[in-house]
Amino acid sequence: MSTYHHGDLRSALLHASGELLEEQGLANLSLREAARRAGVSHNAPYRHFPDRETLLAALAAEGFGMLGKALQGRTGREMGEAYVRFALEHPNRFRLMFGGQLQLDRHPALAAAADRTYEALAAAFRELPDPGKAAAAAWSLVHGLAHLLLDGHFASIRNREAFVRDVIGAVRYAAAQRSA
Amino acid sequence: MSTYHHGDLRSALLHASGELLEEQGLANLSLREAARRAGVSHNAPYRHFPDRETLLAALAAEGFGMLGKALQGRTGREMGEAYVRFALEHPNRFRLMFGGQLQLDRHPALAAAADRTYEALAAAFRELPDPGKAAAAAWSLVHGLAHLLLDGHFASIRNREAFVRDVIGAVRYAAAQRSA
DNA sequence: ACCTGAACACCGTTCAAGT
DNA sequence: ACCTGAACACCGTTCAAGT
Repeated sequence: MSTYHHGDLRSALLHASGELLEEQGLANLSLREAARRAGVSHNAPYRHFPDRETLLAALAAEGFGMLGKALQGRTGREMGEAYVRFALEHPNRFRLMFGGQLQLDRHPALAAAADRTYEALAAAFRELPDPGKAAAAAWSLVHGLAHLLLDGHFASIRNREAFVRDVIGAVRYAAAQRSA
Repeated sequence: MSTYHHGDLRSALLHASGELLEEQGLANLSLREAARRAGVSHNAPYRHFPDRETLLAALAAEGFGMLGKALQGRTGREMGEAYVRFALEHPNRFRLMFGGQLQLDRHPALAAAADRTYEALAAAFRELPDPGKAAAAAWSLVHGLAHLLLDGHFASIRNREAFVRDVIGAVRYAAAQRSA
């Protein structure tokens, strides 16, 4: 009844666990359920992933690709809004990517995917004074805003879109003043 | 050998699970292990907490109290630095508080504790134009910076303290320009 | 190579019972 | 009220075995 039995079990597992992640959240993503959805026995996944964490890292790397696409072609304020929008549209994926479950130094491919995303963001700040600091600040701003909105702080805000625009718009970047 | 048997099991459990959290991380914090450390059977905790999530919410609320103390008496740049420092000193506590495990609307006491922390932060922005937006931006900035540092992005930074100071110092707050 | 069933050591949670 | 042991339905992971 299926085509998953000669070579594409790996992608079948990624597909099934991606669905589980986005629908049910990380806590309800088990290797055994993913295997069930792919129609194989509960330890067939170990042929393709050494452990659960490595499968999660692959899902997170996918997520950085998705985020990169969402940022593509945008700059400045629009890019920031797209970043926050991605987090709100894929909350469980975003939390997997940035929830501290995965140590970047144990998953080099994941670290590389994250770096590529940051490069796209940093490229938009080349012309400012102290571009490294400004880019880091801009990333921190949209990243923190996304997290706080996801967590339900700012619950009293009526118009989320306008709020995100205004918060991003309230910030200017300057060279750091090295005071004392 | 212990004094935990008449009334203070609740605090004994909080103490044990707080240690487990900070030492081993959320994934290794089980009710059963906390019970073991408190010297009671594996389901004694259910006399004091209806489920694991409620215990986690209590630990997170404790965390907001700790964070509030860390911010106390500071303003502006110093307060931002203290926020980031708290996250770096208590990574697992910080991730529990802001990792999306806990739904604020299901834990009113936790939501209240979080609000108190935000109020302290917002109070520092009363004199700026558009103080609500500036405070939200400032919280987002230090919150995002803390998360990204914890996750190991910015791994190439040599001097973390100076980096945090400079990133926070690179930002100015202005009233939002409603463009278009 | 790829997949299987049985097994192990854990969980959170529930239940019937003891004091 | 507070605590207990037994039980249930899950996990991730390992192992010996089949094709």
